[in-house]
Amino acid sequence: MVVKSNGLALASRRVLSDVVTDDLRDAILSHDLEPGIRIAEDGLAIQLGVSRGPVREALMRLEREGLVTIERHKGARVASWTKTDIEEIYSMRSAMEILAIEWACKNATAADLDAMEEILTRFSRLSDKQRTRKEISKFDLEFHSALFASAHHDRLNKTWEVLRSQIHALLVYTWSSDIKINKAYLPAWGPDHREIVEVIRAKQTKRAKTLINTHIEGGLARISSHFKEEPKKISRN
Amino acid sequence: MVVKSNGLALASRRVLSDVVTDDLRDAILSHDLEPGIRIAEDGLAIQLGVSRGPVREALMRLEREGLVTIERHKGARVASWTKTDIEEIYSMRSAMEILAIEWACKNATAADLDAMEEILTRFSRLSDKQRTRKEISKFDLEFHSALFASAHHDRLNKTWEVLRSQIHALLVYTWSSDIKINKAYLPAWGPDHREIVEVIRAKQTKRAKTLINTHIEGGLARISSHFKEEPKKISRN
DNA sequence: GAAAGGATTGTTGTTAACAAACAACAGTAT
DNA sequence: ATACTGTTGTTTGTTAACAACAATCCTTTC
Repeated sequence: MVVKSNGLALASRRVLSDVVTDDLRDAILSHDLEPGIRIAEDGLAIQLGVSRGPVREALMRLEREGLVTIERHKGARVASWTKTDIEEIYSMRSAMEILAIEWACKNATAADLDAMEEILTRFSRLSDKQRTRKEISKFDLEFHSALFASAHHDRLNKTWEVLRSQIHALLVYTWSSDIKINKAYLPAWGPDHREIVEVIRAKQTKRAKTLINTHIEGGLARISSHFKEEPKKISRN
Repeated sequence: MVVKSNGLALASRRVLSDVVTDDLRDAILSHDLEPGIRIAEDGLAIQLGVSRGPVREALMRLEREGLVTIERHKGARVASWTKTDIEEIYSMRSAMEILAIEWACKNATAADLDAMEEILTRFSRLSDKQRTRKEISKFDLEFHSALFASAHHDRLNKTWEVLRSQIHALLVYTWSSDIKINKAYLPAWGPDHREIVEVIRAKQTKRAKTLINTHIEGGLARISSHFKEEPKKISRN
């Protein structure tokens, strides 16, 4: 039987649990499901029109990504974030990015560097109106994913994927309480990242490490400003 | 119905998938299942007397731990190791341990330090005969787990658990080709680790980082000596 | 009125059967 | 002999029903 091609969705042999995972991840990252909310397997399964098997699998994967928490016999919840989580995530990120840029200096190919630059040029073509905080975050995550890819370090990349999801969730979390955009940050975004690419191209490992370190520190500072206090208590129904 | 207690296996509210995961992990780490060998869900399920559900879940978990690889529609295999894997694992380990000791200097409690020392004293009570490479590896992994625990950094600990399994597998892998034990390593084991504890107790973060770094470098050097060449090709039946 | 105990309900853990994908092989045509 | 095609067998992906557990509510007892 031929695969029914609705649009161009299932190009690469996707399987139900993949679809559920992606749908659920999107729902969490888009804040359709709020932190702390309960997710019952059966409910989600019915809602998506599949059985509990793929849903169960999706929940396990998202638990690994840190977007949901699972307790035995008690089920899953959307993860909620505290100041401690931010410190953990960003300390991990810092260590990972330093390792990544170190390996990138050794292993990055011309194509890898091109991919990073391509992201920067795409960003540079955005109008001021388009440079919303949300859009910038998207470019930022994309750039750093390209950086990790250029390291050619499988385990590091897997760890990054987990961190990426969590950082993404954090950014979404802070958008809601953020209206004015950091005026100093936006114009610096392009040049800052271009410098990172150049340093990798020149294989200046030592300088690259300090550069990326201050870069991440800045990101942490920007996010922390939204977490002065413990976040609001989450419903536990 | 009362839980049937065969031996003392399922003491704390364990669930079938947990049992299968642990059994399978043991089988892989003890080399009962060789790297590269195929694992069919149904076969393992029948062998263990459970259904495919828990087996499937166990395989997913062990894939996350890096002990198993899964391909869609093609099933699972026991992971096999190359020189590249070693470089990846040890570079990750180095970054993680540095972060761990940094946090340990900030967060370690007296109980944490006691736990580490307790491991060292237990080691010191071993007779020379008992100090086999296998036994030392066990103590080594245990000590470093205690170190990570003392950091009180959940995400870091989860990452360490993954690394720990892989390092364990590597050590087992190298035992088979190792007969003579590194004479210089054994006597230094106790003092080296005790120094780490002292440095954490004194909260000398900077010194701790360099100390743990050279410590891990040593471990890498010891393992690498067994991986001069690509390992033997693995059967793919 | 409060605590202890037991049924009830909703949810997860597990099972077995069914469907789809892949791999190997046999048979046919060129 | 080689390439193609259809078939068969094995394994994974999915489903739906059943069993076990946890939480809640209600009853009973002091």
